[in-house]
Amino acid sequence: MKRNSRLSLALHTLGHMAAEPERARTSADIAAHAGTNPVVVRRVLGRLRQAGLLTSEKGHAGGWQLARAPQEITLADVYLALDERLIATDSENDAPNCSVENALRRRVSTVMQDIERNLIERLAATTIAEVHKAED
Amino acid sequence: MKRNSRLSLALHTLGHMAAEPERARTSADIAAHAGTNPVVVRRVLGRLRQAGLLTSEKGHAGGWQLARAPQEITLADVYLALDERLIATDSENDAPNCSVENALRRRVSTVMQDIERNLIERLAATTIAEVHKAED
DNA sequence: GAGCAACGCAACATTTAATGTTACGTGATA
DNA sequence: TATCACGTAACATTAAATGTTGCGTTGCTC
Repeated sequence: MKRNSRLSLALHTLGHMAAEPERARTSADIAAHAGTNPVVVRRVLGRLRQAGLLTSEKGHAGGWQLARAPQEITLADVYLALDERLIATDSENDAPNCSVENALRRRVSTVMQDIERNLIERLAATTIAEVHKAED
Repeated sequence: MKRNSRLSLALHTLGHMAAEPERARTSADIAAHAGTNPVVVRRVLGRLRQAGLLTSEKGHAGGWQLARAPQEITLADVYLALDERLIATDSENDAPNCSVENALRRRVSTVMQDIERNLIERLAATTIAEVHKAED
C-alpha cells in the first residue's frame, strides 16, 4: 500500500458501503479489496467509528457498517475524523527568539488555516452517497 | 532539524537576506543559524537558485545573495521553487478499474487543485520584504 | 458449551522519504 | 598557492507510516 493512504482507504471503503449500506463487511474483505492488511483497516476504520461514522460488530456475522445514511456523511466528516492536517500545528518552539521566524509563522499559519478551512468547506459539499455513482 | 522543513528553512533565510540584501552569507553561517548542516542548506538554496531567486558565488568572499529585490520575491515564488505540493500527483494507476476509486479521484483532485491554486494566490500576496519587519 | 469468526489492541518489523554526514572536486580570491 | 566556499555524489541516520504477528474478547451457531 502506498503512503499516507488512510484518507484514500477510508473514502474508498465508505464509497462502496454507500452503494450497499445494509451489507456488513469484514476487515479482511476490505483489506483484500484495498490491497492491504486487515489490521490496518481496523486501525483506520476505528477512527471513523470513534467519530461516529461507522459501527463495528464482533462475532459471527460481524463486520463494519455505516452508522448513518450515506447522504449524511460528507468527505469533510471523513477528513476530520482521520485528524489529518495540511500542516503540522508547529507547537515546538512557541516563541523562537528570531523575529523573522516569528513574523513568518504568523503569516504562514494564518494562510494555512484559511486554506484548511476552505478545504473542509469544499469537502463538506460532497457526500459519500454521490461517490459511488458513475456519472460525474 | 525538524521534518519537512525545506520551506521553513528557505523562507527564514530569505527573510533575513531581505533585511540586508547586500550582505553575502555562506552556507555554514546559514546552517548555524538554522540549526542544520551546510550541505542541507546548499541543497535547499540550490533549488532557489535554479528558480532564479538566489545567486551563489564560490571562492573567498563567496556565499549566497538575493537575485532580485526583496520586494519582488513572494512567498509563492519560494513555495513553487521548492516544488512542494499539498498532495502527491497520484500518477500510479492512471485508470483503476474500480468505479468508486475513479469517482473519488476526480472529485478529490479537483478540490485539491483548487485549494492549491488558492494557496499560491495567498502566498503571492506577501513578499519577503514584508517578513523581516517586526510589525504585523 | 464447544468451536469458530470477527474485532481490539499491543508489540514488533519493515519500508520509505527526509534529513544529516563525509568526502572530494571545482572555481575564485587574496 | 593556499584557502575559502560552493557542487555533488555516496552513504548513514531518523522518523513516520505501514505491515505483521499474536493473543484476548465478543458473539454467533451448532
